[in-house]
Amino acid sequence: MIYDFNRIEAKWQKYWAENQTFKAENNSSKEKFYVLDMFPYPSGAGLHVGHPLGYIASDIYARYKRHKGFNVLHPMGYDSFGLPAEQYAIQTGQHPRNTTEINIEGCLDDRGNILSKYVNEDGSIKNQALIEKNKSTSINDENYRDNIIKGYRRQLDKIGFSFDWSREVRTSNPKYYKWTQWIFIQLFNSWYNIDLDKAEDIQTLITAFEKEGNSTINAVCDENTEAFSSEDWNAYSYKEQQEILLQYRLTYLAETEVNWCPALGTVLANDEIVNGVSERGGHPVVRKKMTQWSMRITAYAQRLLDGLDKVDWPQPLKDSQTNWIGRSEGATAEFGIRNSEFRISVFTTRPDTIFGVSFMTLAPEHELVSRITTADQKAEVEAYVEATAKRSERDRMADVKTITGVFTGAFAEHPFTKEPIPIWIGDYVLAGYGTGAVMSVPCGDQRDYDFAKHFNIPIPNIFEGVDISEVAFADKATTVIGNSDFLNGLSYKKAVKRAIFELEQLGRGEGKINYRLRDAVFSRQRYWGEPFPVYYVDGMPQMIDAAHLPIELPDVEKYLPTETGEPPLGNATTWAWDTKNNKVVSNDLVTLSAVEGSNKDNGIYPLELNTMPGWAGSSQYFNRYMDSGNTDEIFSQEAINYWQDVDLYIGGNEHATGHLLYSRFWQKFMFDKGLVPKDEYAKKLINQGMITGTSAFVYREVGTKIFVTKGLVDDFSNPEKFESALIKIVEATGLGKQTYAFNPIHADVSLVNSSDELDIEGFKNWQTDYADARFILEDGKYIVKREVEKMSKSKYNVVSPDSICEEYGADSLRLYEMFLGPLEQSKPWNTAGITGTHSFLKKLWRLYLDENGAKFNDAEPTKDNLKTLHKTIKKVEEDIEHFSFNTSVSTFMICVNELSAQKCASRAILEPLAILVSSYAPHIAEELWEQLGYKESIARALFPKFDASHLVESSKQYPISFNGKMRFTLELPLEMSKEEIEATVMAHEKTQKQLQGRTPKKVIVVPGKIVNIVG
RNA sequence: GCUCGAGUGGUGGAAUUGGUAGACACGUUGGACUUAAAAUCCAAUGGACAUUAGUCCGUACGGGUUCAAGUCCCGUCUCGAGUACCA
Repeated sequence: MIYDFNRIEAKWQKYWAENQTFKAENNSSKEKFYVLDMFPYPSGAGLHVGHPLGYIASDIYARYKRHKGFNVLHPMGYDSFGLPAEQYAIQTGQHPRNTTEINIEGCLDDRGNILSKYVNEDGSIKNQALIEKNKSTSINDENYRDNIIKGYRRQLDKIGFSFDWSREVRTSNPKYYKWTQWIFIQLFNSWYNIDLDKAEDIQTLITAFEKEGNSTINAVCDENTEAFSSEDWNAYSYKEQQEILLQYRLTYLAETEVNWCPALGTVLANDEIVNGVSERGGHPVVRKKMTQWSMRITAYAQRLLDGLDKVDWPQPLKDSQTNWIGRSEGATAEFGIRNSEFRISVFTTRPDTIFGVSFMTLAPEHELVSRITTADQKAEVEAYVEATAKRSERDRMADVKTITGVFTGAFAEHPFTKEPIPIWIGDYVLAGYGTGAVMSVPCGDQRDYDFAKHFNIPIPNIFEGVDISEVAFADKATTVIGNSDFLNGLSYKKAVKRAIFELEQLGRGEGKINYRLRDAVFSRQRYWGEPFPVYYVDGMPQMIDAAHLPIELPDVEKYLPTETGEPPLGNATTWAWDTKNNKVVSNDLVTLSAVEGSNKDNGIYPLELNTMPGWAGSSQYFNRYMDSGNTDEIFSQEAINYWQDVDLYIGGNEHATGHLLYSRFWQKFMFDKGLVPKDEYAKKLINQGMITGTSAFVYREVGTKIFVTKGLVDDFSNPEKFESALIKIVEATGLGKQTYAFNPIHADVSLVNSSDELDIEGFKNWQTDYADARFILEDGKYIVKREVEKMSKSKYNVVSPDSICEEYGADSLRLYEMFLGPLEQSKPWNTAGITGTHSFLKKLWRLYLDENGAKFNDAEPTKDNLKTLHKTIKKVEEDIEHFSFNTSVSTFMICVNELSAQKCASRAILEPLAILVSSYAPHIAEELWEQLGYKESIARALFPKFDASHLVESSKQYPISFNGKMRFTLELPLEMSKEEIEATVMAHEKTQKQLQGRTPKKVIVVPGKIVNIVG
C-alpha cells in the first residue's frame, strides 16, 4: 500500500463530519478544556498559508487534550460583519449578506464543481463568485476553479481541524446578534457603583435619586453632571430624568468629540486609527462633535489594569494594554480666573511644582476659551482655534516640533500666592486628556519649557541647586523643592503629599488618578453591522424589550449615506418601531405626533440609524460558543458553569488594544451582573507570529525584455568581477553597452523551484508581456533573487493551503507549519522545505505498511525500541505542554529514523506512536489506526504513558574537556564515583596526550555530566 | 523619543536548571538505481589550515564573572514590533 494522502485525508474528513467526532458535550463527567481561536473575518480572497498557523497549533493542543481524557470545546465561527463586504456592496449593489455567505460557503459543490446558481447561461461565471471581480472566467476554462471563491469553510475543512462545527457562530446572523443587542440593553440599564466597585441595575440608582438626590452617590458619570436633591429629582419631567440617567448609564448617548473619517463616512474608535489615518483604507481622520453611543469602559479602567495580573498573557500584550489604559497618579487643582466667576481645573502629576507655574495652557477646544478671551485677543484666538480644528489628526502628529499658541488676554490666579497667571491656548494640550488644561511649569516640564522660551514667558526655578538655563529638570528622584513657601526643602514624594493636602484645605483640589483610556464610541454610520435595539421618543432613546429581539437589519436600496447625511439605515423605508404591536413597521407611520404626551401619539417611533462597531460581535462570542444553539438565553447557567472560561486562546497580536480590551470589559460587566463565573475569560493567551512570504525577483535590463540571472547581476555590481560579467552580458545580449541597469521585478513564487531556479517556460506563459522575453543564464539556469516580504497578492508570493494540501496533503502542511519555528515567532514561508515533513510521513507510513500491506507484528519490542518510544513520549508531551510544537516535529523525525534503523515492526511500539503523531498529523494516524485493526477513531485513544524505566542508562559518553574545550568523549559507567571517574580519565592515554606532561591544576568532575581538566 | 522583543552555518531553526554549539530539516556536493527524469536510498556538509589520526577560529560587537558562557552581568551596534506632545 502506498501513502495516498489525498484519498486518506478526504476519507477521514468525511468520517469526522459524519460521525460528529469532535462534538463537545455540555454534560460530561470529564474535566473540561476550552481551546479557542480568534475567529476570522471571511474575505473573498480566502486563506493563505499564514492564516492557519494559529489554528493548527490550537488544533494540536485540542486533540492532545482529548487524548489526555478531557472534554474539549474547540469551536469556530466567523466575525462576519465588517467593512470589505460593505464597500463591495456600495460598488456593486450586492447585499453584504450574500457576499458574506459566499465567502464562507464558497461556490463549489462537494466534488469541486461550481454550483449552477453561479453560472450564466453562456457558461460564464457570475461576477460575485469570483475572487478578482474584474476578471472574467468560464467553466470551460481549464483552471476556472482557481478564480472562484472556495469559501472559508471548505478551506478550513481541508486542513483537518477538529472543530465542533455544530456550535458555529456568525456575528452577522440575527440569531447571534440578538444577544449582542441584548447585552447592549443590559449595559444601558446599568450604572457603575464605585463604592461596591461593580455595575448595578439602573433601578437602584433611580431609587437612590428619589430618596437622596445624587450628592451622596458615588458613581461613574459624565464630567459635567450637576448636583440635585431628591426634591429636584422628583420635580423633574420624565425627559429631564432620562437625560440625567444617560450621564450614568454604562452605554449612553452623548455629544462627543469623535474621529470622523469622511472617506469611509463613519466615526472610528481610537484603536481603529493607525498613525492618524484609518486602519482600513488609510483615509484621513478629523475631529468632529457628534451625538453618538458610547461605552463607559472608563468605569472599568482600574479593574482592566488589575486583571492583567491574573492572566497568563504575553508581556508585550499586557504592556500595550497597560499603556493604552495609561494610569497616572496626581492631583487636580483649580485656578480662579480674574474678573470672572469661572475656574480652570487642571490635572497634574506634579502638584509639588505648583509654585513653579508661570502660565496656563488650555486646549484650543476647551469650552472656556471663548468665554474668557479678552476683546483685543479675540480675533487672534479665534483664528488659531479655527486653524487647529481644520488640521487633521495626521497633520498635527506630523509636526509636533513646531510650537504654536496664542495668549487669551485673561489671567488666572494662583491658589496659594494669588499672583496673576497668563492664560494661553496651545495645541500641544489635548482636549481629550485630563481636563484639557495644564498648569504650565516650565522649569519642570520640557514642553512647557519650550513653549515659555518660544513666547518669552518667565521660567521661575523652584528646584534647589539645579541649573535650568538650558533644559527643564524632571528627575523626581533628586528633586528638592525651593522658592515654594510651605514646600521648601521637601523631596518630590513629601512635597506631592503636602501640596495635595494644602489644596484640599483650600477646597481647590484633591489627589486624583487619571486614565488615558477614553470611553469607547459605539456608533458607526455604516450599514453592515448590528442594528441598535433602540427607538426614539421625543429625541430620547428607548430600549426595545428584550422579548422582541432580534431587531433585524432592514434592506436598503443603496448602502451610502442619505442625501441629508444620515447613515445608510436612513435609506430604509421599513424602519420604525410600533410599540403597540412590537414590530418594525413602515417609516410612513411615524407621525409628527410621535412626541410624548401628544394625544395623537400612535405609538410608532423612528429607530436608531447607526449600527454597532466591528468589535461588538466579538466581545462575547467565546461565551456564546458554550451554548450557541440556545434561543432563550445567551447561554444557560449550566453551560457557563461547566465551561467557565477559555483555557487557551490563540490569535494575532493586532487585537491587543481593540478586541482584547473591549471583550475583557464586557466580561467584567457580565461578571458583575452574575451572568458569568469568571471576570477574566481567557486564562492563557498566545499570539502566533506572522508567516511572511519569500518573494522571488527576476532582473530585467531596463527598457528591454532581457532578464539576467542573479549571479551575473551580482558579478556586475562587484568591481572585481565587473569586467568578466560585462563581457558575458555583452555577448549574450548583443547590445554592446558599457552601462547596464537591472530592475528587480516580482515573479510568481510558484514558478521557482527549491534551488531558486526559474521555470522559464512558465514565466513566459505567466504574463503575455513576457512571452517573447530573453534570458541570460548561469550554468544553464536562471536563478532568481529571494527576499522575505509580507505575503500579498501584489508581490506574487502568496501560497494557498489548498494547493499545498493538493500536492503534499494536509498532514504535511500541518507538520511543516509547526516545523518552521516557534509559534510566537514571525518566520518566512518557503514551500521548498515541505518535502522534509512530507518524506517523514512517507517514512512513518513505511514503518507500518509496505506494498504487501501490513508490516507490523506482535513481536516483543526490543530494549532499543522501547527506549526510542519512551523518550519520544516524554519529549512530545513536554513540548506540547510548553507550546513548543516545532521541536516535537523533529522528535517524531528522530523517532521514525531510529525505529526504521532498528527495523521495528512491533505493535507495542507502533500503536502508541500512531497516537503520539495523531494530534499533528491526524489523517495518517487515523488510517494507520484502522490498518492496525481498530474500528473507532483514534481521536479519543488515550495518550501513551511515559515509563522512565526504559530510559535508565548504565553508562554515559562523558565529554572530556581541557580548559573548557571538549577534546574527546569517554564512555564510563554511571555508577562510577567522582574519584573513580577522575582516576580513569587521568589514566587514559588521550588525556596524557592532551596534557603533554603538564600536571593539571584542578580536575572538575560532575558525575553524569562532564569532566573538565584545568591547567 | 519612549516601551518591549530579537541577533546562532548558504536557509528555517535546535541546545531543559551555565556543562559535548549547530539536533531536525531544506539546500549544496558526490555516489547507487534509471535510457533519462522524478521518486527513493547512501555519504559528506560552520570556517580556515592540514587532509591520516590533527590544530586554530567560531553563537552581532567590546568587556566581565566562572573550572566551564549561545545561556549570567555591564556597555555598544543592528533589526523588528508597539506607541507617540498623556501634563
